[in-house]
Amino acid sequence: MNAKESGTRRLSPEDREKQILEGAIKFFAEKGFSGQTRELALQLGITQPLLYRYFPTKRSLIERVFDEVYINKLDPVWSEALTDRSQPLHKRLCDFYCNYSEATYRNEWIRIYMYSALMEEPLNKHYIGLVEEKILAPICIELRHYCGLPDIDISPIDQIELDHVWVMHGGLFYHAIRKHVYRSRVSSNFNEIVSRAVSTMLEGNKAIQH
Amino acid sequence: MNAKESGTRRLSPEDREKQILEGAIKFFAEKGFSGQTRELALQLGITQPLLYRYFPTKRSLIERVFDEVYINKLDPVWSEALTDRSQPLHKRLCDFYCNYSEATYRNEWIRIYMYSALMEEPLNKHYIGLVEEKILAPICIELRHYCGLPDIDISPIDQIELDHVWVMHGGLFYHAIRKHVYRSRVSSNFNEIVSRAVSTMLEGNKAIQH
DNA sequence: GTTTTTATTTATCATCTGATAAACTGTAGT
DNA sequence: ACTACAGTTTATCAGATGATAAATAAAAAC
Repeated sequence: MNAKESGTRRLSPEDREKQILEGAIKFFAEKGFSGQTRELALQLGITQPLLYRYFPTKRSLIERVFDEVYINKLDPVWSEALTDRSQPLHKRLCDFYCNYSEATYRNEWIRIYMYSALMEEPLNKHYIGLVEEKILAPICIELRHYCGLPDIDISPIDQIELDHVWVMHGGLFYHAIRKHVYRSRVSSNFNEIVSRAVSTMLEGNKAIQH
Repeated sequence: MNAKESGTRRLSPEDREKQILEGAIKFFAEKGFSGQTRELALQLGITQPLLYRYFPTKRSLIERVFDEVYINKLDPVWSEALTDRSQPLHKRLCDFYCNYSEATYRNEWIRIYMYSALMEEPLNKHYIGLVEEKILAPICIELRHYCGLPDIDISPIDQIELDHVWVMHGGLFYHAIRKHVYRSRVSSNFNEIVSRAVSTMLEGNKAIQH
């Protein structure tokens, strides 16, 4: 297929680069990073060597895909809102997971994330560190406060506590894995799932008081 | 490397096939199914064409890997035990997840599972169907009973209910993903994680009564 | 309208990769 | 010890795959 037939004309370098990058995100999300440049080019309606005018190597294109998909997806405002005790914790958590899922529980994001994790891309470890620091540790602290447990400066957050909140966090993330990786039928009303999970977690923790 | 140097001798066909299969499980779990036959052979200390004496194609080897890893991992005894109301539900769930995680939350299992899911292997959809039918639906029923909610024959299990128990199930599974896919540091005491997650889930659900 | 520039394509290379065929070598049977 | 069988290796093929160079054609500059 050439440009004339497919309707794609000569584009400005900026537009073409953007088009390739967006196509590459979709393509690699589907096929993984062992997907072939010729197939990607075909999907874009361009020829394979044209990719190399905009990206010197396949690897460099992949790096740009990582940048594009993962940059600035964690809004610092959300983690601030998590610790705003003027709001009930249930509402804070629900709001957070609605915002967070909106930004990250997307087909391309989830799939590229799993592929990159399996490939041991540094991207993954970096992101996990951020999640623990900016999201899960704050949730641990708020949860202690909610349950009337000792404050953070009396005993620090330990691994078991972190892993405990990881179960809820991971459980919600897993909903996105089921949808975008397994492609199972899942209930479309994610807010309801979040609300139930958060309520259960909060009331459960209050009830059992580890 | 030849057989004499590496210490591998002539093996009986059964032993060689077994060795290749086990090596392939480890290899593909690490590299994914786009890993190359030459590299697999090198890792096994044999030459690449020898693989083709035991498996006609790479694909056929992959299919055998699936069979080997996923066959009979869901013991029907576990799901029976889940519904044995002579035991408290907390104990039943904890016992189940200890058995289940022992069998499936293993490095090769988890990684091959994620790779195959991303590749849309039928294996995955089949397995998910089994999990919902044999594990999650029974848990939904037991949970209703535990919370004093209407029985299954008054109103059937709906998608929201299923997705709610998927959050706990997925959260525990996600622990294994963190360990074997992300390769994060996780607390080694998985039983404690399970016990807390189950307690929280049960007490939380009893408290909120959807 | 002609020239210049540059986005895009065609043609091609070198290497990789799944797969096959023939040669080799260890073992068992006689 | 010789022979036959079978497990293993060496050599090799055909197609795939990342990447490059030269040719083409559309737009811009004059």
